[in-house]
Amino acid sequence: MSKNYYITTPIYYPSAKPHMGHAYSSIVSDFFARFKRIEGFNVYFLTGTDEHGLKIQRAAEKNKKEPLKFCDEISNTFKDLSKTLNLSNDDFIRTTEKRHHISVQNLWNILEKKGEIYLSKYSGWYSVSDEAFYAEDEVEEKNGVKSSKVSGSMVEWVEEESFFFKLSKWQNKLLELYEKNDKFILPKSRRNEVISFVKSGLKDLSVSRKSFSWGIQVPTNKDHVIYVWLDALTNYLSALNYPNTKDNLYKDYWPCDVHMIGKDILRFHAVYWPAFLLAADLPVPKRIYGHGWILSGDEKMSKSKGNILDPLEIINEYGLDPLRYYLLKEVSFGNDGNISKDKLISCINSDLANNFGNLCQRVMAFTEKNMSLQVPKNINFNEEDLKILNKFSDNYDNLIDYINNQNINSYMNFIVDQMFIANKYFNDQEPWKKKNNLKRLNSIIYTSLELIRKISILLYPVIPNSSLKALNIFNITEEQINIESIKNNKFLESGTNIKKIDILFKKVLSND
RNA sequence: GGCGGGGUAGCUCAGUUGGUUAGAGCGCGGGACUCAUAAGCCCGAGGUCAGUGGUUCGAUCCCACUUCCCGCUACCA
Repeated sequence: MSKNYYITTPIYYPSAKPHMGHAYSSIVSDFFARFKRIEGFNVYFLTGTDEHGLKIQRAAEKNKKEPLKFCDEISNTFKDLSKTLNLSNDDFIRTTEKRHHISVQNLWNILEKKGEIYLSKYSGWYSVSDEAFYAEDEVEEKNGVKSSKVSGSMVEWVEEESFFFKLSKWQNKLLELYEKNDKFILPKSRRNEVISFVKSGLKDLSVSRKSFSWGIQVPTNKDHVIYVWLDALTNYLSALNYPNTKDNLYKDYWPCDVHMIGKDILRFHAVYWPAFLLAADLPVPKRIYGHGWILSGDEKMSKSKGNILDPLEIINEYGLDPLRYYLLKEVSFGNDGNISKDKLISCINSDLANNFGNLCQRVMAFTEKNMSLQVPKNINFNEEDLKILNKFSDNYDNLIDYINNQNINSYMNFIVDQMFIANKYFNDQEPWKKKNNLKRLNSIIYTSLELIRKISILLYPVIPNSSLKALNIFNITEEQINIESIKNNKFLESGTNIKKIDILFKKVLSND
């Protein structure tokens, strides 16, 4: 089995500033990347920006800037976001980069040579104001004027020369792919949607545009710009130095283990993308995961409702790790989730401050006062100690399994359970009453320290900064973190000095 | 309209391949303790598991119907 793992976020479209949805996709992906790293995998974690298209071109004109310069600036806000979110991405790709253009044009050439792309005409009812084509049944006629049923805006019959990809040809092969690998698309409900969509019949896909110029040229016809998705999806290959299939990055990491995406772009990833790849005779990714949206209260965030929660503002006010923790733990992964300041505060206070933070604090304060900040010697675990410590080794395989199935919630539940158990253990053992029974006292403290270590390691993918702070007690550095070490009940070396710890999470006093 | 997912404690969600008292966290009420961020621990209140009917010795879980919510139903991404 290969010990390589490739995970990607969507590449973000920088026509507006980053929002919670971007942050969510990124944080979730980072969580998996970090876990697989401490599991010992060589991980390649990719994110980036999609800078193609009319919207960008227009926005640049409006700002009186060269498109590329405009993109530079706006792409940087996403690079900044990656840093703000503490993403551990190995690369950040931009579709305006030369390596990407080479990659896309190469893929195009292959598809064209194989006869998968042909020149024809695209025609339909087009609304200039909506910038969209409508099907016959989406259009109605009033007083001799055709207009869109949806928007009511006027439509006109437009015919435009366009290249087409033979998507219809791949319908059965795609269904076969979904059938053969029932986890190719997750969660399952999304998989059903895709299958029913494909079963309903695929038409060939228009994969070039003539109406604007900001994009990658069709290599064989300079009047055409390559369709955004054929362009954007290929980023996953460009970053691995495709078309150089002999490159180590490509050899090690393709096919991709998981494309982490939002449910809104599932079709492009689960239908078009594998079809392009099959047609080009390239391996398809192993999994597409379409996660839900983050809502504000029960509503979609929108300017008109004034319920937008800006990730940067949240991070400024409450810190990054609390946000990461909240999104990973409180959202039922795969479904839509919601966030509000009240819920975030409640989560910070109960889970992070009162439960885990206070656990660290009480154990460390006790160790400082009674063991002069040393890992106790002469350990003799009793049944109670072992029962609790062994939970980690007993559940090790389950934890790995959770991650491999993107079951974030079970992973988080396990951690939270251990926090409760550790606090209860410390309570029940009453070390403050055992000062005349040093042998027992030593074992209690040692066990408690081990619990903190194990929990902190599990928390590393979730809240890396806070986890590292906690592990710093034991002088464990980021490079030394290893998930397998949670199986070890005697990892800590007796007699070694441990460090004091600052308050990990401050409680938030709610005043509204 | 068609296809799919869902309606489980005040809130957010688990769960049940059908089987004795249906779970967790938060919130709420009470209690004992004091190492700790007045945290933690214990006890408790609170659910006709959307409704109706059916299959079954037995259904929250299977089937049918009803009702409500959500998603998909291609070229804006």
